[in-house]
Amino acid sequence: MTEAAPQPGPLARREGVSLWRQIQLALEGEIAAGRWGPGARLPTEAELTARFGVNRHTVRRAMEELEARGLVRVEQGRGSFVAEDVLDYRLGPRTRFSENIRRQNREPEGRLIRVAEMPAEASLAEALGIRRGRPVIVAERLALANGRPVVLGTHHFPAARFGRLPELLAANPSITAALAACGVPDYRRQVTRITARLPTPEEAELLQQSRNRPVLVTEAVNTDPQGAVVDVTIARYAAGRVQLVVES
Amino acid sequence: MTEAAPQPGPLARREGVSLWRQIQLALEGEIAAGRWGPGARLPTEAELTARFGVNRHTVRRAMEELEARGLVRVEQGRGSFVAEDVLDYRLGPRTRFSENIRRQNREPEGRLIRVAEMPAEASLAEALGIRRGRPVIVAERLALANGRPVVLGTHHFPAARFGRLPELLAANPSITAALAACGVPDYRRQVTRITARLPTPEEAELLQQSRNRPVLVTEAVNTDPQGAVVDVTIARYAAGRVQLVVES
DNA sequence: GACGACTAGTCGTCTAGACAAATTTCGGAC
DNA sequence: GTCCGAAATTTGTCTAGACGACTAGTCGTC
Repeated sequence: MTEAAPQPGPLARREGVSLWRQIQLALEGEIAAGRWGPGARLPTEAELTARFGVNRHTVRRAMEELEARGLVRVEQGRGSFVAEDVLDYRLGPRTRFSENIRRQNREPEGRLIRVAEMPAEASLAEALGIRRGRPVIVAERLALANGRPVVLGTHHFPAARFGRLPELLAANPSITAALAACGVPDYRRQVTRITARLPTPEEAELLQQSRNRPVLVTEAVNTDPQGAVVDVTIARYAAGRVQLVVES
Repeated sequence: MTEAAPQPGPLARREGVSLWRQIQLALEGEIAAGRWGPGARLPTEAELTARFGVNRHTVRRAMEELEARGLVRVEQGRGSFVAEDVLDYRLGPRTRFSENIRRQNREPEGRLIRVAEMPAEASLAEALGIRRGRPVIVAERLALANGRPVVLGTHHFPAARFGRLPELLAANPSITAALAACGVPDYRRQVTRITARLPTPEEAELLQQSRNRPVLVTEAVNTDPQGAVVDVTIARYAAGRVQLVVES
């Protein structure tokens, strides 16, 4: 790493632009210019500290920003790396994870995180069209593309109709397959609500993503061909790795 | 503010959970519990520092997290405040800002930030169906509901067909009205791409939102009834104030 | 009463230093 | 050669202190 640092020279102090932002912009530009390719390792904090002539905390503030923007990935004990490319994820009435991923020439994979049965609280019961307090099966599932976590979904099924789901999912973590085995060969997505926020620590952990990087949160309702509600799903996408696509 | 701080007592040190996260969780819980109503002012950093018995920087780290999650709003020189409620914004083939806002019983408003004409770069030209380098009208528009900024849109129109747009928009910042005056009485949205990231300083400024809070970014293409591309729009929504709704 | 300067309160940035936690490296034992 | 453990490297958290920037009020002058 004896490569000379690109010029624009020293930072402007007392000019109305904070030092950490100048550092952020400098690195952002160099990444955009391709100085380091996707996945490549960036200089360590110590090196950047020396290069810019500031305190380590100031460099860290800039890195936090870059990480939150999805441009770099920071790993404790390893270093910082330029982020990789993003995946298109189509949202539509017939959204299916595996198809979606395969269409982009990647290998889909599903991991069941946990399954539980619990009473439905008010708003969930209403969405599912059951009485409040009736049992609901809650399944948490992590979906990956080429081994990289993409989305964490929490599915809620009425237990009365889908009591066999836990065992089915344990054997094969495909929602579509499990529903088919329960007599629902097809289902359609009705509404999707989308928002963005920062992940909880557990979400960040499962999605292998920084806590400072947003997740796209979608809430959807699926119904069977007869119009009965099959499940309510809340999914959290690693915003840096996915782009949702809605076709009208 | 002589009100006693709620119990759970002192923070657990050296227990594997960082102090700032414990503080964040404590405040998050109290906000959820309704200790302070929406819009209410939170204790100052100095007060929180005293209450939790930590350094001010540690309290600040917790506040950053809460702000990024959209739970509080921090204003320099004034204090921190509990965030207010969110708006539903429907995305569909006939998405129109004003209708969308009025449906929620709020008052829509549009402000033209700037209009310019510039040559189309490659990917934009392709999306618009024109040659690279041909002139494009770029209009930046801030849309508000009840006086609060909701979305910042950057619209790109082929100048050959919509040369009158700048003057029209200057007189009335409604896109729909301006297009109607140019002979496009109706238009439909084709695809929408959705991602999330942190805002640039300018976006944060215009949306009156913190830099630590994500924006939902949508990219859409609108066509006229004959199928010709009318415009390409990139919109940035204040994620804490809006929820996108997709109906399938 | 209107305006402006001043001041206190509050958040924003930067520096400095220490230690913890996670990862990688490397040498020695076998 | 392989495995284990210590050491080095690198990022994460916390404390401490200083000063800048912005806000809102106070008080004096005109």
